[in-house]
Amino acid sequence: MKELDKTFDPSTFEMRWYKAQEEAGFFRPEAAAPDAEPFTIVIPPPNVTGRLHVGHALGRTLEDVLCRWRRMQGRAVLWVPGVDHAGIATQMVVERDLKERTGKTRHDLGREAFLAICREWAGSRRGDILNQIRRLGASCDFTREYYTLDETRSKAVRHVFTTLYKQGLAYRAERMVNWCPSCATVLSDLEVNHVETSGHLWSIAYPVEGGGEVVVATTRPETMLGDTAVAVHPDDERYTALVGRRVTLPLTGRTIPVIADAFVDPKFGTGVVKVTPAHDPNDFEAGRRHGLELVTVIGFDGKMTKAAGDAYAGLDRAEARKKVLRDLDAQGRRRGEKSHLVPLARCQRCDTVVEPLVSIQWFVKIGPLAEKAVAATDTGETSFTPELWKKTYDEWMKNIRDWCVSRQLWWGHEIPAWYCADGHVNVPEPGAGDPASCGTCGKRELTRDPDVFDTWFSSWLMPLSVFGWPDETPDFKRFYPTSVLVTGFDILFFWVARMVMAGTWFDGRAPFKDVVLHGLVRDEKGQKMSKTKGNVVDPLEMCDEFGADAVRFTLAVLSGTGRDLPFGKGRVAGYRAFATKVWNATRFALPLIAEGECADPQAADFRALSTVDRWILARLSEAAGRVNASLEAYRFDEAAQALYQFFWSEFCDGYVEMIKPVLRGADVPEAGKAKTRGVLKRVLLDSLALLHPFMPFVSCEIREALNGDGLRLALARFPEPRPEWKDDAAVEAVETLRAVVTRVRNLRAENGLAQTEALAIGLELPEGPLSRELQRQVPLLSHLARLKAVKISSKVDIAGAFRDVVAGIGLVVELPKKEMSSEDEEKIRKEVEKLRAEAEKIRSRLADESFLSRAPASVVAKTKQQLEEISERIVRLSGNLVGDAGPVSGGAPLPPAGSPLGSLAPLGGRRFVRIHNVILLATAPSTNDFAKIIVEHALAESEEIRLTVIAAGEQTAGRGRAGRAWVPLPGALALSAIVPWPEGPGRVRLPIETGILLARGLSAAFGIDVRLKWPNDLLVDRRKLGGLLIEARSNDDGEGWAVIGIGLNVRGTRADLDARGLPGATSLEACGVAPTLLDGETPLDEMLAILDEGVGEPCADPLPEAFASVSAHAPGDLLTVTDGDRSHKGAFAGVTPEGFLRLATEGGDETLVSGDVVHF
RNA sequence: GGGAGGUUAGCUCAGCGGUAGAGCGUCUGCUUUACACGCAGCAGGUCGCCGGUUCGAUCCCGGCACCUCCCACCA
Repeated sequence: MKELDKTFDPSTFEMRWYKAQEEAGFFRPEAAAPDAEPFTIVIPPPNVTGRLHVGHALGRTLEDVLCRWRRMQGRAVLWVPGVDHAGIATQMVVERDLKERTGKTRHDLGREAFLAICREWAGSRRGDILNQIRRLGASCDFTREYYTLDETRSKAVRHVFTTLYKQGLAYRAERMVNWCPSCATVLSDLEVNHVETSGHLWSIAYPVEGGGEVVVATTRPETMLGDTAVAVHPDDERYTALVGRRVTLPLTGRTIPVIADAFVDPKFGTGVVKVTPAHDPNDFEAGRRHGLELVTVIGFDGKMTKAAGDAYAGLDRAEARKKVLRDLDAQGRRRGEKSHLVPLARCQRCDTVVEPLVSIQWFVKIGPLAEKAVAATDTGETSFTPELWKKTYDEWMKNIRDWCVSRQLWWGHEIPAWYCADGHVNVPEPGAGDPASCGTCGKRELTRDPDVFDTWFSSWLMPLSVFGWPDETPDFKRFYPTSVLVTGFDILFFWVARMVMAGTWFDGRAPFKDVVLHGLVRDEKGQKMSKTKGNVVDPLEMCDEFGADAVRFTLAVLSGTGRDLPFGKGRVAGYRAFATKVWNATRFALPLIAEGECADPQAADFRALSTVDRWILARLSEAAGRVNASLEAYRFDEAAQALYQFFWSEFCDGYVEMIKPVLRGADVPEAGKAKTRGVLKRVLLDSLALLHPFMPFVSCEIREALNGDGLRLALARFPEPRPEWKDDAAVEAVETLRAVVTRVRNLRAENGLAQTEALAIGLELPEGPLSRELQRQVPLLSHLARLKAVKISSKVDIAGAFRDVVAGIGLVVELPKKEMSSEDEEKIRKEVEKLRAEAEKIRSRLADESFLSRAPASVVAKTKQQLEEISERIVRLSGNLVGDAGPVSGGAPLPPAGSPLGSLAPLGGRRFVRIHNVILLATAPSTNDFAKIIVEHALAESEEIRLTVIAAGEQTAGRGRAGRAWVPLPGALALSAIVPWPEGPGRVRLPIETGILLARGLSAAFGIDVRLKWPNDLLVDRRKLGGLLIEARSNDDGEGWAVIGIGLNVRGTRADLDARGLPGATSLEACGVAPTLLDGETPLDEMLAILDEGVGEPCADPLPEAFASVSAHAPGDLLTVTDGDRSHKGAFAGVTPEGFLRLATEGGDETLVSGDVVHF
């Protein structure tokens, strides 16, 4: 086992590994098993003159990730690299260089000499760009390198052209084309950019023969010299009389006809348009329709021709425009001008304004090819990622126009067409040689077409020609069609669409299965990179500074969902940190692994491993699953992020920290250490394998140090998820443990305690596998969170401890005595408020009948659980605010003697409530509001105890803590007692006496048998008539008050209730009592009197019996009680005076609970 | 003129009908013997605006605003 350098320096090993892999032949498909399924990518050929830019770097990185990943899966990967001869681009560069060096033009040299220079130039550059691709780590098979201008590719180009000619799809025609005067060649529509530019719309008066004038509007006055007509719309009544007459063309004196044609928009300008068939595509068409003459006034050099007249000939287009305007002015022909936005056509390469000119060119009739190409994507033979590009592709294909394929250049594939002196066209049959004589007239003197093909006319054949097509080579048979094409959407039309056409047309099969379009690389701020802005980032410099691995990883992470990616130094530096992290993690592991035997978990019994070991293996397996699935979907960003997250957060921050005490512990048995060492090594090995497609160099370097097999990593098995490593229990335990550690650390930080200060904590959770597991992990937990004691039980009593809920379990932390600062208190208060609001939201959702009935049961259950968790947190957090006296989970003590409550009707230490006052309210939307209103009222009025009767629009008293009404019935009733509650807000309980008395009072008042389902409900015939509640509040002075209340359903027949989906409820009306409320004649006074009597009367019976007389529970009843967090099951064993239900649980223990009885 | 995409934390971006996420940055503690390219922790969001559908909308539908980009021969 080697050692790793303390400093991580990628430059020391990156190219070494690349060379080793290439020389080992790993990049050839032959490295895989002979029968392996092929995986093929053809590199989009970079320009031979170019230097690798970030766009290339992105594409090559993504391709390489796919190739390396598939290679590790055992596929026969063939990634074919190549270079494009780049017609215009190269020719221009060479010409510029020639001019600089010798002052000569290509015409001075002559064709052959110039081409020789081009060939030499391209030859000397070709290696550069390929080496730059190597620098990036691209695992291409360089033994199969192609060049778009080599013999094999030339053969394909010739074959395709001659075939198209034979099929009648290649034709030569005189058309209006895009001409770039600067490049001196025709351009295809795609090579022209339309840029909205502010220009002018000039009005010019043309005199009409026989008197009068007609005013035309134009944006290009200089072309008027070539006008051969003036046109109006046939239905334009203003000009009907003009049609057929002639006008005089100013500056030339020629007369031209006025024609009527529907292409004229009567609403634009004056409704009259000058027609210049030689210089405007629209006019060209109109000219054809009307048999107009072509007068070419602008030449191929962008200067005015003789036909423009002696005064203008030789002038540049722009100069001519100025002069024409001046001259028109002089003749008094100008009729005004206004500013106007014109979409100016500019040459994509040199930005020169493109001139529409008529010339003879070669075209390909592309419609039939497009149809087949669309069909291939419609059937899914080829699919796009992201899918939305299909739309753009379809749209373009639908409106496609014939492709002008000839270029007036020297550098490129020569067009295989020959002409005789009579102009007969000779294109050989596919496969035939050059013609010796004219096929039409037999003349022996033939001239070859001087033009060459558009560069894309060779590029579009790439997936075919790289394998030697049209020959049926073994490579072609094995590797065509290719698997995937990765490229930027900027060449979707130029290249991708055309390749699909070529493939489907000439072979019948689309050239690739998937097309992955990535976004444009921009600078860190999201701006387009440009030389003028000076924000161009050179990927090679980045590789030198941070390592190719970091560059690749950055690009992969940023590649996102096809949007632009903001790339820059800062980000690369950030991901280099990840490479460093991997490096350092291994530096940590190496000596520990070397210490002894490593038991590889692949062979070992998984169940025999420690929980922490099983956890990290389960996580590793999941990470492998995510990486594979993401790559399968071409989501490079997801895959890279999954790796980053797993390795850094889980492995380094989690696992490594957790095994330190194991591997370094003096008292840990060697067998245990060997297992953990094995797991540590396994996770590292697999992580490096997962990482290899993204970071092929550092992964090899580390693997070499760790396992001595750095080179073989490129062909190692790519990790897959392992079902046998799935372990939800271990995951839950470790996640819980980590959450507890975090919370403890956070409490330390919040309370200003040193991180080294040891604390005692308790974990509250029911007895079960999780609690037993946590018990086992106490040493680890203590180590990580620096604890001196950990108690685990269903209830932990640590006086004055801080309480919270973490990961669903109760956390009790003993914090050193110190006054809680008002800040801390405020923070908790804020948190509690937030939770309360949240809880309130959830409660109202749960109270919503339509939610309960329409939402899926799982969502309802989840919502309930959420509420319980939040409620528990509220209780625990707010408990921290009241210090030692806080009624956190111990229930509320009875009001102390001496309080106003305590002074009433004492009997045997029990306290009773006296009715004092009556308030009528209209409605209260929730218990909270209800309590608030009452408390505020009470505080304002006096400090006397009150029993408040509220006739609400809705029944408002439900569960003690739950708040909202449980039955939204109109005409419900609530009765409440307000008592001082010195302990302040918190969890308080309804003393059992109150419940008993209220139940008795009700029974007496209405003559019905009201029973208690303690502690929350009042029942009649086992149906819910109402509920009991208690809420504690405090005013600003800190005085506490509690509301003890009872809510009753008053109105509603049994049928009503059933119709509302409340078969478990009843009302006074349904019980035959039918009091009227809220309309003046209420029996409230009467009822209150009876209640008053009942409440005021001493309770003579011992409590249990008193309770039994009104209770709905019998001893031994099996109850399920929810206390806001968990359910408790047990046999009913009575009620304590404080109001707790005593439940006998399975284990024979007795639990005291307070909560809602949900089943009995 | 037609079409597409975007608008979510300070920045760059994921996400997506059921309690808002990451990385970076900011802030607060830490020379804890793998790592200061680090460790630990906190803070930070009416998910552009207005309607609609839905039990429930950041997410689906419609409209609006602003920003990109592509396509296009109206002088």
